[in-house]
Amino acid sequence: MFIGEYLHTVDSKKRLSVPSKFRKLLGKKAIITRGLDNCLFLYPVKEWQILAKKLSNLPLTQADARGFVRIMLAGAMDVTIDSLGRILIPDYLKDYAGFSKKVILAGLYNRIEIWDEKKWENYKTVTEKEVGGIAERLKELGI
Amino acid sequence: MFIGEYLHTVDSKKRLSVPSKFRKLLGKKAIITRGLDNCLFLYPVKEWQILAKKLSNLPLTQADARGFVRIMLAGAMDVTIDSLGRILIPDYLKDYAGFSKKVILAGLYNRIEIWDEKKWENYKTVTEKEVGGIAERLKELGI
DNA sequence: CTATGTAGTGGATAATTGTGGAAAACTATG
DNA sequence: CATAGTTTTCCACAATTATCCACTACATAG
Repeated sequence: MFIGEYLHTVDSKKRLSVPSKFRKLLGKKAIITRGLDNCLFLYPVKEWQILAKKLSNLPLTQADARGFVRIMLAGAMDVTIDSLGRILIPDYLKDYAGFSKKVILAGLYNRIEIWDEKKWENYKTVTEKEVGGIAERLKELGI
Repeated sequence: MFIGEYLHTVDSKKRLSVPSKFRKLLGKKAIITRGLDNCLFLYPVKEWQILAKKLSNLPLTQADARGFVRIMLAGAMDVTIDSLGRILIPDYLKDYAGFSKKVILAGLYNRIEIWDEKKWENYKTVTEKEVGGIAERLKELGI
C-alpha cells in the first residue's frame, strides 16, 4: 500500500526519483498514465494489467468505446525504474501534467499520483476548505 | 501489450520505423490493414489470425457485416520489419489514412494504430471532451 | 561527535534509436 | 539488350536514451 507525500525534482533529462518507500511495491517496471485533475498516475504493472484487460474487452465496433480505450491506452506508457530508483517521464505526459521542476509524489493505496507542486498546493487548499461538504456527500458511500 | 503513443515520420520511400518498444512483441512479420476512423491497424500475425477468424464467422447475409469484413480483410497486407525496424506502407493504405509526413503510432493492447498526426490530434481533442465522464465510466470498470 | 549507510540530485559517457541517403538488385519497356 | 524506373538492402549521421559514477544531505548507531 502506497502512503505518504514526497517532494522531488524532475531533472533536466526528465528523470524523477521514486521515493524509496515506494520502490519495493512498485517493482522494476511500472505504468504511467494521464490521471484525473491534471496529475499522472503511476501503477505497478499488475494493477495496470487488470485495468488494461478490461479495456481491451470493450467492443471494437462501438465508436465511443473505441475512443475511450484509445485515450486510456495510448495515453499510458511503461517505464522502468533504473538502478538508482528513477523513472523517465515521457514528454507528452510531462506537458499534460504541466510539470515544472518540483513535483509531489503521493501514495494512494494502489497507485501513486504525481502532481506539479503548485497545482498540488492549490488543489489542497481548495479541497481542504471543501472537505466538510464533501464528507456530507460521501455519506452515501458508507464511510 | 502495446501501449503508449509515438510520433514518427514516413519518409519519401514510404518507410516508417516501428517504435523500439513495440518490436519485440510484433515480431519479424506483421499484418497491416484498414482500420476504423481512418487509421491503420498493425497486428502481430497471431493476433491477426484471431481477428480474421472472428471476421470470417460473421453472417454473410447482413450487408453491413459484409462491408466490414471486406474493408478489414481485403485491405490487409503482410509487411516485414526490416533490419532497422521499419515497415513499408503500401500506397493504397497510405492514401486511405491520409498520411502526410508525421504520423502517430499508438499502442492499443493487442494492436498498433497508425494515424496521421493532424487527424489524431483532432480525434483526441474531440474524444477527450466527449468522454468527459471518464471518471464516471472508470467506476463501472472498478477502478 | 564521528563514522557509516542510505537517499536524492546532477553530470559524463556509452549505447540505442530514428532518419535520411547511397548503393545494389530487380522490373518493365522500347 | 540497354535504359529508366522502382524496390530492396545497406550504411552513416544526429539525437535521444540508458548506464554508470560522483557528490551532497540527512539519519542512525556506536
